[in-house]
Amino acid sequence: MSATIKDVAKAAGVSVATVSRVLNNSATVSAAATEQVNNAVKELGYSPNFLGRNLRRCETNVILAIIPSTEQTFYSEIIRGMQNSASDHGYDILLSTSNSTYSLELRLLNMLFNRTVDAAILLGTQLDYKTLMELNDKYHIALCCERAEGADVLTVSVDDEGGAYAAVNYLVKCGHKKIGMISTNITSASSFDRESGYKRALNDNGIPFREEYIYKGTYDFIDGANGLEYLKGLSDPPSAIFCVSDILAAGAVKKALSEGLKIGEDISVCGFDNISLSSMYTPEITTVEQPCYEIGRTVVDELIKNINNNEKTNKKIKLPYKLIERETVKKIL
Amino acid sequence: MSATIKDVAKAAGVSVATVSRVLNNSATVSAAATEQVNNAVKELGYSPNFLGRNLRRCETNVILAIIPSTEQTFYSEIIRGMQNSASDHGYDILLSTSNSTYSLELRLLNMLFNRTVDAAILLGTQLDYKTLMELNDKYHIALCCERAEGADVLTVSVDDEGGAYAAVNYLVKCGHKKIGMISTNITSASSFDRESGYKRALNDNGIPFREEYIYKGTYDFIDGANGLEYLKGLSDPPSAIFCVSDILAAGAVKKALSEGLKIGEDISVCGFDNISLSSMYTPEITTVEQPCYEIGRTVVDELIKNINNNEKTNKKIKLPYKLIERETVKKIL
DNA sequence: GTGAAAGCGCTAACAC
DNA sequence: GTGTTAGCGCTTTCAC
Repeated sequence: MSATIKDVAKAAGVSVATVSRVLNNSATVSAAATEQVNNAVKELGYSPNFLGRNLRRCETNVILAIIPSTEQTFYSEIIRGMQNSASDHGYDILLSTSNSTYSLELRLLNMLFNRTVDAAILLGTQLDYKTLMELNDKYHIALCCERAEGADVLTVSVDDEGGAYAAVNYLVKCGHKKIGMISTNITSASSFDRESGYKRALNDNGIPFREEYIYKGTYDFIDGANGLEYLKGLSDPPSAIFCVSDILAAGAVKKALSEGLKIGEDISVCGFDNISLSSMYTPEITTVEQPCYEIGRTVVDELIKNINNNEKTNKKIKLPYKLIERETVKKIL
Repeated sequence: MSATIKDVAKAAGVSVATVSRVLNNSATVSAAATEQVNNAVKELGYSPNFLGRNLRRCETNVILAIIPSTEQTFYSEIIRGMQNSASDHGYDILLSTSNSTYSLELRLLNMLFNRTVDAAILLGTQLDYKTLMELNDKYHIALCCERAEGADVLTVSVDDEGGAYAAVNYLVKCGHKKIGMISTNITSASSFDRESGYKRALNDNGIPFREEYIYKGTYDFIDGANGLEYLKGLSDPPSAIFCVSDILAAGAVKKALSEGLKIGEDISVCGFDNISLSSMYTPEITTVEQPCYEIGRTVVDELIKNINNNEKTNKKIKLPYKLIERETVKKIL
C-alpha cells in the first residue's frame, strides 16, 4: 500500500542502493541522482519503513524507560532530561508504566528480549539484584533514582543519604531535638539510604536514635497522615518530622492541619524530592530537592556510552541534592 | 549473537516453519515436535526477534500515546485504562511526551510513518484539524480528552460542556449570583466547551454574562493565582469562581488563602478534572470528575476496532462527568 | 558514483 | 503434520 524504497528507485530511475545512500547520507552520490531521489521521495510521500531498516541494522535507536506510573509528577523532569540527551544522540525515549508490578515490569522487558528496543531504564524497579545482573549481562539496562543493593548495574540517583543527613541536620540547627521520621515498609534502597542519613545526622548531633520515632507505611499520601497521627500520639511526641518523600510530607501536613496543629509551631515537617506539589501547598513544604533533569540526562548519556563502547562501565553515579527552605519548618527554642 | 529461529529449528531437529507454528500456535503440530521445540527454546534461551516478525506481518501491535507531559497526574488513570484495554487485545501502549510542542509532536508521529507503531493516540494535540484529517486518512489515530474543532477523527472525552454546566449550576444553587471563571488563552476545545457550559448555566438561571468575569491566562498553577487576584480586584468581585482545571483552582485557592480570604465564606472555588491534588489540598477542592479510566479504555477499544475493521467509524464519544462536592464551595445567603 | 544481490529473522503459502 | 521457499523493506558488500 504505502511506497517502498523500490518504488522510489523506480520513480527516480536509480537503484535501491542509491536511494538508500541518499536517505542515509552513507556515501557520496552525484548531485543529479540525489535530486532525482529527493524528488521521487517527495512525490510518493515516501517514508522509510523502519521495520526493515531496524531488522537489517539490528538496532532500533529507541530506549524504553519503565516508570511505576505517571501519577508521580516527580518523574516529569527526569523524563525531559532523558529525552533531551537521547535526542542529542539520535535516540528516542519511549515510556511505559509498570504500576510497580513485578510481572508487568518483566512483561515490558520483553521488548528488550525481542529486540524492539535497544536498552531499558528502570525507574524504581521491583526486580531483585540477581535478575538485574542477568539482564545487564545480556542487554543494556540502567537504574534511575533507585539503586538496587548488590546489583552491579549502571545507576544514577541523587545522594539520598547525604540529602537526608542535610535535612535532619537542618532540623537540629532549627532547635529540634525530638525528630521523628516517616518512611516506608516497601523495600527501597533510597528509603534505606535516607534512613541511614537520618540516623547519622542524629548521631553526629549527639541525639540518641529512638525506634518508636520511625513510622513506616507504604508510599501514599494517606501514610503521611497516618504517620503524623502515630507520631503525635506518642507520649513524648517529636517536634519535627523528616519524611522520605514530599507526598508523605503533604499527607502529614494535611493531617496536622485538620487536627488544628500549627505547622512550624506545633510541628515542623520536611519532605524529600521537591515535587511541584510542595510549592503549591499551603503552607509550602520544606524539602530536599533532587536534580531531576540532570539525573535524566546523565542516565541516558551513560547508557548510550555503554551501548557504543561495548564494554560496560556499570558506574554508580550520585548527584547532589539541595535543601529547599520553605514554610513547614520553623526555628524553635 | 542471540539465537534465531534457525538455531531453534536445528536444535529441535525440525524446520523453521514448525518452530514458527508452535511459537504462534498457528497450526496443529504433533506433541512430539512441540516438545522438542519448547525444549530447544528453553535450552537456547530463545526469544523471537520481533523486528523480523513485525516486518513480515506488517504490524507491531503497539500503540503510541502522545501526552503533553507527565507533570499532570491527570493522565495517570487514563493511561492505566488504555493499557488494560490494549493488553486485553494483545497490544502494548507506549508513551511519549510532546511538551505541548508542535514540532516534537510531529516528530513523534514519525513512528506512525515509519511503521514503528500501528496507531497513535493524541492527548491534547497541537495539530490543526487539517493535519489531523490527513493523518487519519492514512493512519490510525485517535484524540483523547480533547476534541479538535472540525476534525472528523475518533475522539473520546468527557462531556465538557455538561460538566461545566453542572458545576456552575451547583454554584447558583449554593446561592451564588456573581460567578467568575478562570479559563485559558490557549486554544483548546475543552476549555471552549467548558466556557459554553458556564454561559449556558448562567443563562438558564437568568444571570447575565459579564465579560470582565472571565480571566484567561495559560494553564499553570500561577495563572490560577493571577486569576483570583484579578477577579477579587474587580470593583464588583464575584463570590464564586469556576476554574477550567483543578490546577488553576488550586492556584486560586492558595492565592486566596495567602490574602487572608476564607475559602467558602469570602470566595468559593470549583475546579475541573478531580486530579489527586484536589483531595490532598487543605481545604479540599470541589470539582467535576472525569471518568479517566473509562476514557482510556474506551479510546483504545474503539481504536483497535478501527484497526481491525478497515472502515473507520470516527466516533465522537462523550463520557459522563460527576460533580464532587468538597470544601471550597459553600452555601451563601 | 552506481547497481546487483545477499541476507537481517521471521511468517505463510504451497507442496507433499 | 511437516518442510521448502519466497519475500516483508531495508542496508551493505562487492563488482564494476
